[in-house]
Amino acid sequence: MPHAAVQEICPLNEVLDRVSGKWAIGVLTLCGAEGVVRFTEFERGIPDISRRMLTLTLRNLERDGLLTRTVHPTVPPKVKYRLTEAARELTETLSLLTDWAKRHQAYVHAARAEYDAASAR
Amino acid sequence: MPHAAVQEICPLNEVLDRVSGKWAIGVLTLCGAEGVVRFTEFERGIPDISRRMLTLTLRNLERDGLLTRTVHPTVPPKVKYRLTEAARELTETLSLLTDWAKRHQAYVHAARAEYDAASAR
DNA sequence: CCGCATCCACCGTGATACTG
DNA sequence: CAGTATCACGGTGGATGCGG
Repeated sequence: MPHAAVQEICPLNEVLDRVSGKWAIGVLTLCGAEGVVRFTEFERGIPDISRRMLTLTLRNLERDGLLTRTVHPTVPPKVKYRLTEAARELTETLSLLTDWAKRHQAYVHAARAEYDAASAR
Repeated sequence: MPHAAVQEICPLNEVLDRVSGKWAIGVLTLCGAEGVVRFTEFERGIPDISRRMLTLTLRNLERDGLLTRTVHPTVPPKVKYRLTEAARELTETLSLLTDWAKRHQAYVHAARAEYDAASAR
């Protein structure tokens, strides 16, 4: 007999699955800031991301309709990515989460430190 | 040379790490709806969660200062959990994410179906 | 009633090398 | 330039059983 409120969270968990993972946020953020972004620009803009992880992240976001991918069949090839309208709304909402994170960052760190200290005793 | 906007996302990723995982959202949501919640009430309210996963989730949230845990040394023992103020603000923000998820749920599913269909060809 | 310990399967992640 | 292919690893999540 699950609680009613818990039924509501299913769509939320779907979003979080999409956006969690180490790199998705970085890609969305960079693309939101720059507009149109090329593959190599992602590589330069996001520290420590590997080619493989960048590709996988881009594919997943494209699959979910958050990113469009356009190939220019030139030599050398160019591939451009941009956010969809849905993704832009998403990043705006995520920025509110960022606000929360900044306001409570110190609090969370302190709580964690205290908890760990208490466990050690 | 990382992009400036990408530097901003660090706190956001911290939040997401905390809230991602299969169960954290369910715990926060249920606790937000009920106020004070006992261990067994979580077990009944959240479908398919195991004792172990519930325990781990509660510990992590407590560690981060999002949940308080109070033990009543009675027989049988009672343990009550409630959200901290920080957690309440967090769940409010998350509800905005839920709004986004509901509004775009159909869109995302359609995009995904089409992408998969296109890949199969 | 509440929680911890152990063991195990899986998948996301990364390193490396190759291609149109 | 923009990927793909393959291999290997570690951490997270799940099943089960014991304990205060």
